[in-house]
Amino acid sequence: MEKVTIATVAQRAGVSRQTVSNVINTPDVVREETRERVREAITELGYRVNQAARQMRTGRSRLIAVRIEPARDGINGSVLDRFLHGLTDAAGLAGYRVMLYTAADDNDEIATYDELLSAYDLDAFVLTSTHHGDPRTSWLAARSVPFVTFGRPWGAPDTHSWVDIDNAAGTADATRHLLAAGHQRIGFLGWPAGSGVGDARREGWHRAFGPWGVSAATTDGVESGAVAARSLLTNDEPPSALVCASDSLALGALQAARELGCDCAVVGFDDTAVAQAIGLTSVSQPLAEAAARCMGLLAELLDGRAPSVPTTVLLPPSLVLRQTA
Amino acid sequence: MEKVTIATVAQRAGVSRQTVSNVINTPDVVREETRERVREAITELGYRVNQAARQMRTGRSRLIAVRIEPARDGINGSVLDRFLHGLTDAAGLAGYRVMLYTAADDNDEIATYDELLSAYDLDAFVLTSTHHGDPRTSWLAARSVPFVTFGRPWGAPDTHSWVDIDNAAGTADATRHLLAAGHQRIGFLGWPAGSGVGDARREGWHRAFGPWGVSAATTDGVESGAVAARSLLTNDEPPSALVCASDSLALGALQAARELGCDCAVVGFDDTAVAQAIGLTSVSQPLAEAAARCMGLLAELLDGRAPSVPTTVLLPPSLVLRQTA
DNA sequence: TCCTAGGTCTTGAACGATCAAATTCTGATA
DNA sequence: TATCAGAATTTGATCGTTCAAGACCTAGGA
Repeated sequence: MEKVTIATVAQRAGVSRQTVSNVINTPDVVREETRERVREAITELGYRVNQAARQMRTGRSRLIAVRIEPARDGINGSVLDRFLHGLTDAAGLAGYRVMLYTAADDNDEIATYDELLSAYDLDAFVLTSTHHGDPRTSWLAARSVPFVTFGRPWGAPDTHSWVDIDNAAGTADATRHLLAAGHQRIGFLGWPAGSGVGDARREGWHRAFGPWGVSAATTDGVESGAVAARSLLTNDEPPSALVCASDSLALGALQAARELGCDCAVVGFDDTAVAQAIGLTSVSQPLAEAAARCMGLLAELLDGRAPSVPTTVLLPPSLVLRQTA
Repeated sequence: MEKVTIATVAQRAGVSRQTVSNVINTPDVVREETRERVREAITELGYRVNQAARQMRTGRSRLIAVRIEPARDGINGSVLDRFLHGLTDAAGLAGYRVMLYTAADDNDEIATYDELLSAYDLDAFVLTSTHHGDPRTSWLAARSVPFVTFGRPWGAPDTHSWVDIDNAAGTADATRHLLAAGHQRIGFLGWPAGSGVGDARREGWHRAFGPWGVSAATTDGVESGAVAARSLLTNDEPPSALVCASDSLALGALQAARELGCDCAVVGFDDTAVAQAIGLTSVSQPLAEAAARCMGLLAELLDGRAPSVPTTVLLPPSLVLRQTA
């Protein structure tokens, strides 16, 4: 199999290189008859644009990068996994490819941006795990590198486009579901104040249930969840249901309830494998859609047809009902 | 910030383009003094090789591709996730980058190979989820595209290099641990015969325990695991311990044992998040090492210093002890 | 008939690196 | 001192594409 270049196609179709290029990139400037002839030649020869050559001329690689993190806490690991799958799919449909990288911390990540941009001419980045005082967004913005974050810019103005899950709506839904099921005292088991995601999840419960509920805050994890739940459940007026900020905490709560022999409904968050395995009712994030929206926003930015004001997308999660609530 | 090319560096160091190129690619042909001068210029200017330009000349992209699958069964999803992280790390250290793609089935994946090879000049592929009669390996081999599989070529001769986990050794270890703990009747809960991985896991148990044990085969999943375990545990001579082919099955077995009120030790496989969460003893795959070895084999292939005979690597898993055994 | 405008197509140069061949430098030998 | 081999360095061409500019054709108006 010989190498098929744009020149091969041009010869076959009896036109010049540039005409073939025009058929591919700006078809409307080529006469219909010629266009068809070139298209036939392309399929007959199985021609495909050589990205490296195109990139050298245009400076664009049709490559976007995203960081892959180790499954930190174990339970919540697969969330990113599902997002990645969705992003790869969406990127493929839009004619882009996804490149992975790892980084130890924010500064390491910024160094990687620098390297990826100058060595590979990356077109854009998708950032995950945004947090307060995130240095990554300002670095990218200062160099006007296109990017989108999955996760809103906590504590900063909306100077870039982002996609996020409406965490508060998720816990509010869960709480309303429990209220409708007749629960009178619904508690919340969450993380210490300060993390944007955690605060939002608490806020949703608070909004739906009002200022009366009991709540506890602890670091994430099954063990600490069990400890915190135990103290809530041995109160004078123990809750009959618990909304939790994660499936890990929820699992801990379930263990505490079983130990104490009390019947307490439990709802988790993230709809992880653990929830599916043990029948835990949980709030599920629409990760595939989030990924698709991220890609959509990036495509807008890269095509230069993005509105001057950043777009923000907030997706509602859904409650997956199982045995525990 | 001006664009820094090899010509910029050459000018700064007072040498020609080619000498700079030699410092980068074949340093030993450059006189030490010159080499140092060029290296200084490179760091001062922050020069980085433009991959697209290099690729156009050499035909090599320093990019390897791997397929990302949706977390199929939920529980086992994170296995690939951890492998991917390890691969990205290892690739980065070796000067390569990882590109992702998705595919609906083997033929779709082969079409993607074709596209990635001609459009992006991919250097190599890492295949996961190998199976009997896998058409992907022969397609790649026929075009002499470098690749390594994570998973041995089930039922086919070793015509390419591969890395795999010694599944049999894992279940054998688990079984020996149970024997040492005093268990006399150790059962096995696995999948129907025919899948290479499943058969190997059964074989390891069989090897360590001999031909006397009871076993059951069922499709993967918590529910089916519970059903199968229930029938084993209500036997005339119920096992006092169960070695399982997956954490899903193990979780099912635990549920069955709890229901029946019998005390049965359980060992799972894959050390997934679920195992960590519920304290399930499980066989853990050394995924980061597997990924690193895959990358090592690929690097050999790509540098042309691979032995003429394919290399095969079989890594022993390790038993993670928790409460259930 | 001539000129012009617009549509269509072609030509030469350029992107930034490496290859292959030519050239210059160096030091040892006769 | 002249010669020469080998090391060190430079020069010109090239990879496959797109940009910018020019050439050609056709139709319509003066």
